[in-house]
Amino acid sequence: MTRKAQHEELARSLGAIGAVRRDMARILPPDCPGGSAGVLTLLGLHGDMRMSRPAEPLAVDMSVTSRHVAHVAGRGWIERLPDPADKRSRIPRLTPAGRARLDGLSERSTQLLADRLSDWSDDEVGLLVRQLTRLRESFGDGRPGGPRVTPTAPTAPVAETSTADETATEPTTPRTPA
Amino acid sequence: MTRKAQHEELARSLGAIGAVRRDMARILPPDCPGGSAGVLTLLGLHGDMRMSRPAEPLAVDMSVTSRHVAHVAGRGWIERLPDPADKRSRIPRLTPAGRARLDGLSERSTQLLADRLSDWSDDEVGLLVRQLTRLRESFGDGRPGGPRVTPTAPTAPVAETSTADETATEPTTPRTPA
DNA sequence: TATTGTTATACTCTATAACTATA
DNA sequence: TATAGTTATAGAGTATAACAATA
Repeated sequence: MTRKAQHEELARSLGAIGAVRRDMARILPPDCPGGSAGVLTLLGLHGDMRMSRPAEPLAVDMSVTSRHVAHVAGRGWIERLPDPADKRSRIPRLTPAGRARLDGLSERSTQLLADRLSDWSDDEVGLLVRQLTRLRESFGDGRPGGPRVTPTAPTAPVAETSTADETATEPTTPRTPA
Repeated sequence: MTRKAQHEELARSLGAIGAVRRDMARILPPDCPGGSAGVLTLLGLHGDMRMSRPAEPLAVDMSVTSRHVAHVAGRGWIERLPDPADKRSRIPRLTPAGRARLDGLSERSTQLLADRLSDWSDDEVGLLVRQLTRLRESFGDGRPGGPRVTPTAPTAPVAETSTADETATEPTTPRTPA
């Protein structure tokens, strides 16, 4: 019961975070919307990677990544190198212009956060980052076509057997994506 | 320096949370998308309120709320009562059907969270909720046209107009629904 | 036959602006 | 004149499906 109420509260909190994300998105330059910025960020972080890779941490379909990559490529911020190991693949790489763009974006978002979180301590920010990271990991396999309900969950079907008021009577009404 | 790196990390973490939000949105029934669910949730939480109210915590323009409210009203999940104090206002109120719908939605999201966060303790979930709530509050006045209450930072030169002409890299956009 | 990437299509969300009916 | 709400329009994000080239 308390557990369920907590989850309801969490769901609402997550919804409210949308406002934060929109606020972050608002400071982006018109020619570099969120999706493009995401691609640049990932390439800047992890270096060259094939198209399907950035789709992973973002948990989006590859077709989405493809569009974003095409957009930034059109701006000259990345180039798509051929993959010597697989001719079907193209490997996006940040260009100097792309790096400069990324630095600019980073500067913007950093300033916004510095302003909004001016009364947060370093430890508090660090804690939040860890929490968010863990949350993201807990949803790890949430990709579109990904396996739904823990097929062979390595993490204990054991449960606690104590206050299990899960009311687990039904297995999540299927969405029937047709 | 470390502070800035932390903010960069936080920005990325927030971006990654998008995956969680999408996962949550995916379990919604086709006739009740995220916006509609948000309206129902707020009305269920705070009771009757005028149109401009739900737009506040969501930090969206009233026109957005208006659309969502119209949608749920069309489904019979709310009714719009006249405001005796102000004839311009209409006050949305949850109907029994809307309450039932809301309960169903809550059940879904709760189950999803119970599944994904099965290895989180109550305290950990509670901490996350508090962190998210505080984060949301720190961005409090982030509404579209809202004034930046920032007493700090005359920084922000912004601008930086792009030199990229809008080459028609993005083809067809014949979306004319009227 | 399976996979990588691309493209077309459709749907949701959001902001801006114009419009009405009140205040 | 200013405000509450509505509606039309435009721009961004994403998923699905069909398709091309390669494995």
